Formats: sequence, C-alpha cells, structure tokens
Amino acid sequence: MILQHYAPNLSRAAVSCKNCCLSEFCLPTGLNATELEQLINIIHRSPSLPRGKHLFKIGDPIQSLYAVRSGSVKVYVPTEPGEEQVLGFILPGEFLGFDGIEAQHHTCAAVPLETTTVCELPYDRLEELCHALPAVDSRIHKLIGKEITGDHEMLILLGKKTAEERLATFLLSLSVRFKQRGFSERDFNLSMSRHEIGNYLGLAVETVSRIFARFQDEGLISVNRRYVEILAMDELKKLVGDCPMDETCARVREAP
Amino acid sequence: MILQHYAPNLSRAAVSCKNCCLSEFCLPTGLNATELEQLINIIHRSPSLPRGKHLFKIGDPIQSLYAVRSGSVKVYVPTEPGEEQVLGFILPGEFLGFDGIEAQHHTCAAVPLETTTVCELPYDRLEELCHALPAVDSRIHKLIGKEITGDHEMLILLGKKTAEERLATFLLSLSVRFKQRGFSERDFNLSMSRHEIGNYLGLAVETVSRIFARFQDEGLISVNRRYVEILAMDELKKLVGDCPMDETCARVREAP
DNA sequence: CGGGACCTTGAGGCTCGTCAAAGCTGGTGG
DNA sequence: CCACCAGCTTTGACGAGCCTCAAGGTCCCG
Repeated sequence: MILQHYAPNLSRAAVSCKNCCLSEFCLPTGLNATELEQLINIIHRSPSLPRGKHLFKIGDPIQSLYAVRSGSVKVYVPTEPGEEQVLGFILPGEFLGFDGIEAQHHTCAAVPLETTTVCELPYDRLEELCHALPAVDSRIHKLIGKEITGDHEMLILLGKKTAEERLATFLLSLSVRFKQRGFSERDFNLSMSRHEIGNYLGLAVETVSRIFARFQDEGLISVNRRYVEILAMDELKKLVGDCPMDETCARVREAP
Repeated sequence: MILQHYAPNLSRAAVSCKNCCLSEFCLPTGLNATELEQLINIIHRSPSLPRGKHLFKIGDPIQSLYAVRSGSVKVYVPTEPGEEQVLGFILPGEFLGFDGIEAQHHTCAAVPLETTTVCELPYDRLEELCHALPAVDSRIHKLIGKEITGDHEMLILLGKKTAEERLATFLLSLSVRFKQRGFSERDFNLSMSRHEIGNYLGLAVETVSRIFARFQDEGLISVNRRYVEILAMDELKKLVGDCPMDETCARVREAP
C-alpha cells in the first residue's frame, strides 16, 4: 500500500477517503470490490507540493484530473502580463483539471496556495475506466456538471451582486464546503490573500478589506488577518439572498 | 428521410449540416458510413418553435442535448422573481443543454428569441453511442470543454472589463460566430433586446444603449434598432484587448 | 533590526446604475 | 387609413458604489 505520506509537515490534516469527495467517487455507486480496486489502482498520490509550485500552467498538455487531498489550490487565467483572473479556489476533496477536456492543452493554470497534496487520475487510464465502468463515467459527468453549475453561479455573482453580497457569498461558500468535509463551518483560515479574493470576486483589494471591516463592525464576523470566525451565520445568509454559491439554485418547477 | 421542414417561415435560413457544428460532430473524426448513420438516426429534428416557447425550464428533467439549426436561443437562470441572469445566446450550429449532465434536472432555462428549429439528441441514446463510438464520445468532450472555456472567458469579462470592452467583446463574438457559420461577419440582426444584452454583460439597459451610440459616433459601427453593421473591425478589436470571447486564450507556454 | 509583502484606512474621482421622460416602432382596432 | 397603445429604445440629470491613489500599519522572514 502506498498510503504513507511523503510530507511530514502538511499544512492541513490529510483528508481520509471517507471525508473526501473521492469516497462518493469510489465507493457508492455500485462498484464491487474488484472494480473499486481497478479505480484505486490508477490513482497516483502526489508527494506534497510547496506553495507556488504549479500543478499545470496554461498551454501545458493535458495529463490528469486532480483531486486535492490536503491544502488548497488556486485556479486562474493569466490575462495581461502580470495580471490574472482567479477562477476558483479548490479545497480538500474537490477536483480540478476539467478545463482540459476539450483540447490537448490546459486553458488555465493551477497553483497551490500552501503546502498541498493531490491525487492524480491520468486521463488516458481514466477514460478506459469510464468505458468499462458506467458508474465511474456517471461520476465524472456529475463532477463536470458541478463545474458548469458552479461557473453559472459565479456569473450571477459577478453580473448582479454588490460587493457586500459577493463577500458574504464567498464566506458562506467556504463555510459550507469546510463543513461538508468535516472541518469547522464557523471558523477557518483563509489560504488566499485579500488581493486574490478581490480578483476572484471582481473587486479591488481595498474594497475587500473595507467590507471585512464593515462585517466585523456589524458583528457578523471576526477577522484577524487570515483567520475568520463567523459570528452571525443567519445574518450573513440574509445578505446573500437566494442562489448561494454551492447549492444548486432553488428548483422552481413551473407548470407548463 | 425526414429532412423536410415543418416550418415554412424560418426567421433565418436553415443551416445545412455542412455549415453546422454538427458536421464536425458527425462527419470528420473517423466515423464510417454505418456509424454515421447510427448517429444520424438518434437525432430528432424539431418542428419550428415560436419565440418564447421554452425548450426547457429550470427543474425540468433532462431529456436531450440540443443543437440549434436555425433561429437563436437564450439560456438563463431565473434569480429573484421577475429577474433573470442571461448565461448565453445560442446561434445556429451551437449546442445547449450541458447544464443537465450533473443532475436529473436542468439548472437553467432555454427559450427561443425568434422562430427556431433545433436538433434533439436524447441523452440516453447518445450515451449508448458514446460507449460504442469513441469518436462521438470525444466530440462530446470537446463540446463540454468549449462550454467550460466559454464560461471562463465570461468570468474574465464580468470580473475585469469595462462596459465598452464588454460590448465590443460581445459584438466581435457574434461577428466571429456568424462568420464561422457562413453568415456575414460585418452586419447582422440582433435577436435579443438591449435589456437582454445588458443582463448578459452585467450592465444596465441604458448603459448598453449609450455605448451603442458612442460606438456609432466614433464610427466603429452603425446601429439601427437591432440591425448592426461593423464599420471598423480593427478598432473594435483594439478595444477588446486579448482574450476575445470565442477564441481560446493565447497559449503562453512558459519554460518550467 | 530592517526590508518586503500584505493589509488597512482615508480622500477624491470616475464609471456606471437609477430615475424620469420622451421618441420610436409595430400591432390592433375603429 | 389613422389613432392609439404597449413595449422597446434613447437621452439627460443625478448620485452611489466602487476604484484609484496615497500613506501608514502589521506581520514575517532573514
């Protein structure tokens, strides 16, 4: 077994397969023991990657789908020289690398924000497996769908929401995702800078900083540098309105 | 053969398979005649749909992937009651319905902006075909990748660009897409209202209107209601900068 | 202890949204 | 054929929200 870690100093506890998105991916949807083993066999566990060491850059040939095991990864597109647009932050138990499905090359870049470990699923072997095991195939489709839905929610955020709503949405999204993965939903450390948050949310750094301060004044949260504590979850949710980032939008079904 | 049309009064000329995205999808990537026929057999050509008659609404069960044959379709998410966020406009030869891949239900809605015909590819039969024919599978993956890349470009637009840049990007995107499909790249009719354009680009109607006027004053375009003529393509392109909407971003490959 | 990266805070200005009103267009009905 | 209305579009005036610029503070690292 290759479960032992190369990294003695993980910045977060490694996620066991139980808490990890991969568990849904591996275990549940009707795989028997041998099939499960087939899947596990193609997964390559990376040694720990230091902050700043890219998983891939724009233009790199497609190799693998990645699942973050511990740490966190920033996904972004370089725009003007020295500039970038942050597309997302990937937390433990989440996937990245779908941008490559189309072409031979990545259309964005991914870099750890802190010491990070990932699981690699080589695309060629994954594809074979998708053909052999419908359950794997459908899991991949689910993940892709989530990717698209997530992008759509982000478009709503950037198209319609005010700065306050954006930041509240961002904080609640982190809270929900941490909770799902067994971390605290009420307090956590941000692995990204104010600058990166602003970039992601379409705001200037100063605006992010000011709104953090405002939220703190209003007793919604307590912030100390990168440590955030949510004091009034309900108030924060009120700010967001409907369409929070990480739940599917309300399923309003009209009669035809 | 079911090639005959039910719609005598198409608002645009129907796109023949040659100019249609479907051609790439059907013909090229190593399908022989019988395989090709298999694919064509699952495609259901719709009668013409009038403006406003939804293809699907949010919450509807997933049925099919759609390709627009003639006309145009607006894809959007209802947000607050009476409000919406437009996610995109689908032109002849383009696909929609990928939002459903994840769940059993659509996460957005699609409605024709004018009289429209589409080709339907039922997901269940398409899936079978994907398993049988790798070429079909890979084509689908390409389309999904395009969907994701397109969303990313939209995030950049909403996160970084000014109103002028957004509208210029929008016009050039239409121009490129019309050209690819054999229509004029220099003049065309918009099938969407100013309101819908503004919604899509994260701008107020009035702003859209003003910038159309400004572009006209500057001699970049000529606008008459929904008829747009591009007079200075190069100037317009200068406004956009890099990362135009419908070409993959420049593939900057850094040495490691 | 000093330098650099990051964060905060303040002042001012610009872009764009809001509100209001009027023009245009197409459709309907007298 | 014209009058009228609804919906879309345009234009203007105003103000708010957020960005830019600038300066000072804090933390971390060597």
